[in-house]
Amino acid sequence: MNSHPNSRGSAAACEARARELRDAPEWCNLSEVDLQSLERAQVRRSYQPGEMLFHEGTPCLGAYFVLEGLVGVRKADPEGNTTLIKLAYPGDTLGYRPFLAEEPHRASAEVLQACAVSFIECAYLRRIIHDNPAVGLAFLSRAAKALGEAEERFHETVTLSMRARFAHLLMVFRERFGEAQSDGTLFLELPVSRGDLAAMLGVRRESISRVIHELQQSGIARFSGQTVHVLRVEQLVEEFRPPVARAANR
Amino acid sequence: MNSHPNSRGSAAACEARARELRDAPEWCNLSEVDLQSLERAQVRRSYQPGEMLFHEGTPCLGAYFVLEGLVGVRKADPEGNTTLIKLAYPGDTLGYRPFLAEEPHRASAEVLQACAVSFIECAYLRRIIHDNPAVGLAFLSRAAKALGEAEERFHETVTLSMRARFAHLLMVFRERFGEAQSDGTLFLELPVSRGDLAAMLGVRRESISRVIHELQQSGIARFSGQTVHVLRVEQLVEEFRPPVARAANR
DNA sequence: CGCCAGGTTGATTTCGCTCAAGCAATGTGG
DNA sequence: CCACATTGCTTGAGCGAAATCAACCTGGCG
Repeated sequence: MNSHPNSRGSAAACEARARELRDAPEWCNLSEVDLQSLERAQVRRSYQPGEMLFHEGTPCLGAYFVLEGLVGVRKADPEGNTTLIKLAYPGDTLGYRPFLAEEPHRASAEVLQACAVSFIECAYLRRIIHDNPAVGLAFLSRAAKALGEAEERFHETVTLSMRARFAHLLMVFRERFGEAQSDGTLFLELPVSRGDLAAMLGVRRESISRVIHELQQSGIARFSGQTVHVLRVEQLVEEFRPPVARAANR
Repeated sequence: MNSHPNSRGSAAACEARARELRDAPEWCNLSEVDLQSLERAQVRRSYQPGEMLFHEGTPCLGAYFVLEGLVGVRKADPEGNTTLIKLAYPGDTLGYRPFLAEEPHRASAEVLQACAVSFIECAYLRRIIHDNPAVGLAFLSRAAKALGEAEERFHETVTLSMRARFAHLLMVFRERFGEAQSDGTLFLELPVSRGDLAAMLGVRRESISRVIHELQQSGIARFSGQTVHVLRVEQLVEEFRPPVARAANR
């Protein structure tokens, strides 16, 4: 991808190539005729960074299928503290949770990178799921996986240090945005700002700055804007091992 | 509930009355004949406190329907830190998540109070869900709600102080184990040990001890063993408001 | 009786937060 | 084209909530 033909400034953008409904694990189970009906029923739109798909506390109007771009799902509390619950990439469906739970939205969705999004309204969703059990099962499987991850996340949050969680987050980004070099080092193009990195870990922006500073000091990685060069991958992985074990082998 | 006929020493035990599969939101959708088939297929067993239903990391063999008692779902990390992900009460189905996600168990289930449990094996589960879309939808709805709660929990954990979260937990227990008095105070019978309270909030046992001490000092509640007498309910509710707002009106 | 698990209490440390200042990049109006 | 806000980030000093370490209490039980 180093010399990707249409690489742009942001590797995130380069990763984010368009998908169709039929590519998503939830919708691919539909018959051709149902798919075509769905494609007629969808409402497709473009969004600019900063625009909102929906707001916390509002009733759920339908689901949003991300074709292209990047969306962040946030929760905010009265004092303006905000946490980033998840990132939605092309191929992800958003807003299905409140629809299925028959609850209002418990979080807001904000476009982080220019998006193309298909909206599918509740009534239509309901019909599809009713008529096609396979679609329901696909959502079930996705919800079950997401639930497992959410529980894992809680466990990590209370168990691991900020530094360990940050290292872990970088390794999660590796899967999508990483570019291994032949010398064993790793290039990463972060898809979000420092502030949002902080919101993902549930810490302050300043704390992220400091941990980045440390990682540079210790020569593990170099940060420049949104791009990261990880020099010692295995040492970064070491970071999210027990604080005590880490102390032992220093 | 004040003068419940067969109330025992523990309010938890008093709450925990037996349920049948047909009472659960997931299974109540089955036809009578399917229900009877399911009732034949289930394997019913009693468990004593300390026994395990399943272990983290092991493959999922089926689902466990809690008829009576109390089960705790835990995650542990290599250093012995443990968090309590959730409590399962009579009427709850456990182990459905890994089954649906087709993953191994991501947590262990330990019996906290003597239980009666129905086990339903994977193959049978698969058949039921395949044949009865309504059952799948019921699980879908439950998973969607649980996911919302898990995300809420993460947000609270990083946003609120330990003290606020403890106050919140007490109010959650109120719904199930609370007994309002005519003088406006509230009796609570905690279903778990201090250690497990700590594990639910992701803090140390000592921290729970201290916060309990504080709540007693300030005359908000009195603790004695597993029973709590909340003297100033509204003040306890106040606790889980913004630290700054709280400081303002002191 | 002595042991042990679970809980409390105290002293100390530490990690991450708060508050505050400074800086670089970007934009905006005169 | 320059003064100057604005936004996002970094850095520093000090603080505070919860962790850690360690001692001790309490009640149940063999």
